[in-house]
Amino acid sequence: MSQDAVMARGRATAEMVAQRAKVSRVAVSRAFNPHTSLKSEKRALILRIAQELNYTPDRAARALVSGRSHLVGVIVPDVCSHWESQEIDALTTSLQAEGFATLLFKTRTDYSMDEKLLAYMRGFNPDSVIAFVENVKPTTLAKFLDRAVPIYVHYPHPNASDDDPNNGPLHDRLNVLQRRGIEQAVALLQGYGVQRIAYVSGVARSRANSSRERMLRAVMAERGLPPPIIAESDFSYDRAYEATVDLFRVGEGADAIFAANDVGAFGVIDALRHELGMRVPEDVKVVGFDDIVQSHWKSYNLTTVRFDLEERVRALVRLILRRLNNPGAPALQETLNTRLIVRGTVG
Amino acid sequence: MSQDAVMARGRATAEMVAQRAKVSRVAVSRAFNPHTSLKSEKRALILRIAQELNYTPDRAARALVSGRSHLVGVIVPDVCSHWESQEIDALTTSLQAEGFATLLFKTRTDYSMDEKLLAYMRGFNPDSVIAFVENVKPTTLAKFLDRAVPIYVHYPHPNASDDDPNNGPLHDRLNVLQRRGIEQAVALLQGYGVQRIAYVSGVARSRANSSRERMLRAVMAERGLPPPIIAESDFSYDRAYEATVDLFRVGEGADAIFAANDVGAFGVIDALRHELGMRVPEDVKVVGFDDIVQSHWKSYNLTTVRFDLEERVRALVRLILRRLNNPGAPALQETLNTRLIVRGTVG
DNA sequence: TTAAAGAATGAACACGTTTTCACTATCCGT
DNA sequence: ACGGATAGTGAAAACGTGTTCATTCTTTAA
Repeated sequence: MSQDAVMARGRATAEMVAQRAKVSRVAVSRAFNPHTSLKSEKRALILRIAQELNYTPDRAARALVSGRSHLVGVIVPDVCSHWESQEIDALTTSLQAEGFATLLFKTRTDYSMDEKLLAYMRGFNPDSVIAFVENVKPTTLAKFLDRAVPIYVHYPHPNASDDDPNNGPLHDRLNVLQRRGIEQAVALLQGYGVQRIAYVSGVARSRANSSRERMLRAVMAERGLPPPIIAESDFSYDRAYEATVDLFRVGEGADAIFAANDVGAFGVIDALRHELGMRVPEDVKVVGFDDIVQSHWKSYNLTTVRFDLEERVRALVRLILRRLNNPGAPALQETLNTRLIVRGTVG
Repeated sequence: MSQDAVMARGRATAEMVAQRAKVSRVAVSRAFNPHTSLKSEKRALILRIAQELNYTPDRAARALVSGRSHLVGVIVPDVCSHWESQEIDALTTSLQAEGFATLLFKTRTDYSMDEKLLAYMRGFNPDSVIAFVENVKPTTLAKFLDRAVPIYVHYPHPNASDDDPNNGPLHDRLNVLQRRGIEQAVALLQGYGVQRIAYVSGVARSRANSSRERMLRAVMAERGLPPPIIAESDFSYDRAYEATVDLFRVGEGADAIFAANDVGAFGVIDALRHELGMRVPEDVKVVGFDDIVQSHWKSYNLTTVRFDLEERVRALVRLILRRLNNPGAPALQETLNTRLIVRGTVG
C-alpha cells in the first residue's frame, strides 16, 4: 500500500538516505566527499545504507553547485581512424581512473573548426576540452571555452634549440619532439644507399602534417640529401594508395617513401605490392609515423617512427589535472620524444 | 569600474539575457524550447541577444529539472577494436544529429559486467545506455538503470522461424538475422568443393560468438557437411594468428576457415601466408564477419559476412528515441539482416 | 579544572534551469 | 457587443546537490 519513496522518480536521493540513516542530508553529502569532517562510524553507516538504496550522487546537481561537471569533451574528425581510436581508448581509460568521463563529439574531417559544434558542446559544460582541430586562433577558441583552458600540441621548429629556458610558453602545451625519430629513420635509409625519398603527406592544412614534412626536409638537407618528392594525401589509406600509384605511373618514382602516418603507409605498401608489382623493402623502402597496433601485423610489419600514444595521453591528462587543480598557474608544458621502431619495410 | 556581470562565473546565464532584453527569465527559457508559446519577434530578439552574449542553456541545470540529460552512455571493452570504433563513430554521428552526446566508458575486455563501472556511470544520469556486455540478467541490469531501458541484441536460434507474431518479445531488442549471410558463405565454399571447415572463434562467453558458431553448425549440418573444427580465439588478431598456427601444426588443418570477426580473419590470413607458407585462397579459403572498413584493403581483400554497421546504428538510435518518447510503450524491436560480400579470399 | 582549539553537525542558501499556475491580452463566432 | 476559447506572460516552486556559517560537542594543553 505504502509506495516506497525510493520509487518516486526512479532514483534514490540524498534526502531518502538521510531519512533512513537518521542523519541530516548534509551528512550524506559529506559521506561522499572524502575531505570533509564526519565521524567515521557515521560515514560507514551512510555508505552502507546508500548501497542498500542503490544511491549515487547526481552529477548534474553536483555540477550545478560546484562548477565541476567531471566531463572532458573530446572532439575528433573521425573516430575509426586507427590513431584516433587508440588515442580515445587510452584517454578514456586515464580519465576514468581520475573520476572523469569522456564526452565524445564528431566534427568535420578536414580538421577545421566547427563553431556550431563548439557552441553545442559548451552546453554540456565540460571541465576541459581536447580538440583535434587546427589553425584556430586562441581568442576564437577561448570564446567557446569559458572555464576550460586550451592545450596546444606544439611541434618545435627544426632549427629551434629544444630547451629555451628564457621565456616560457604563452599557453599550456605538449611539445612533441620529432627530430630524433626522423633522424634515425633517415640515417637508416642512407645506410642502405637510398637516393630519392618521397613524402606521402597528411591533410595539408594540419600542423601534424606540415611539421613532419618540415622536419623531414630539414634533416635530409643536413645530411646532404636532395629535398623529398611530395605526394599529396590526407592521412587515409585510399588517398595514400592513389598517391603512390600516381607517384610511379605519372611521376618519377622513389627509392623510399615516408608516409605521414601508419595508415597511409599501409596504403603505400599495398599500392606498391598489389598495383605496381614492386617488392617492399627490396625495391622500395617504406617508413610510417605513429606506431599504431596494426603496424606489427605480418602483412605490413612496418618500420615506423613511434609517437608513444600511452605516454602522450598520460602527459595530456597530467596537464588537464594540473590546470584544473590550479587555474591561476602560469603556462604549463610537457614534452614527448619519438624514436624509430625498426621492422620489415626497410632492409 | 563596473565589472560586466557576464564575467561573474565565466558564462552568461538566462538571467543576464533576460535583463538585457528587458523580458523575464522565463521568456528566455521559452525562446530556446521550440514547442512553447512566445511571440515570434520576442523570440527572435532573445535569440539575437543570446548570441551576442554567447549564451547557451546549461544542460546540467536543464537535466536537473526536466529529468533528461541528453547523454547516452556507451560501455565498450576496447575502443580501438576496429568494429567497436566504427560502431562508436556511427553512433556518435547519429546521436549528435538528434541532440544527444555520447558518454564513453571502458570496461573489462572479457565482456563481463562491471558493477562498479555501472554504478559510476549511473551518476552521470544517462538517458539511455548501450553496453557491450554479455550474460547479464535483466533484473541485475535494471538495478543500475533507473530510467534507461535496456536494449538486447538478439540472435534468433537457428531452428526458430524468424517471424513469430503470437507473442512479442519481453524487452526492447534488435534482432540480427545471421542465417542468410552464413548460408551464402557456406554455399560458396561448397561450390569450390571444400570439405573441412574450421571456425576460429571469438570470446567464448559472448553471445555474438556463440550464436555465430551455432548458426554455422546448423547451416553446415543442413547442407550435409561434417561439423566445423573449432579453434578457440577471442576476436583479436594475435590470438587468431596463434590459433591458426596451432590448427595446422598441432591439429588436422582445414580447407576453409571461418573467423568470428574480420580482425580475427586478418590474423588467420597472416598466419597462413607468413607463418605456414600457404596461399589464400588457393590452399585455404577464408571468410570473416562484419565487413569493417579495413576488409577491402588490398593485403587482405576479405570475403566476409556483412553486418551493416550504419544500418545497425540507425536501428539502435531509432529504438532509443522511440523508447524515450514513449516510456510506457510495449516492447519494441528492429530487425537487421546479413549478406555475403565476395572479395578475394574465397576462389 | 579550565580555556582554547578543533572536530562534528545541521539550517539556510546557492547553482541555472524547466514547469506549473494564475493572470491578462487577443482572437473568434454568433 | 458579448461569451468563450486561445496565445502570451511572469511569479513562484521544484530539481538534488555542495558550501557557508553559526552552533554544539569533543579533545588538548596548561
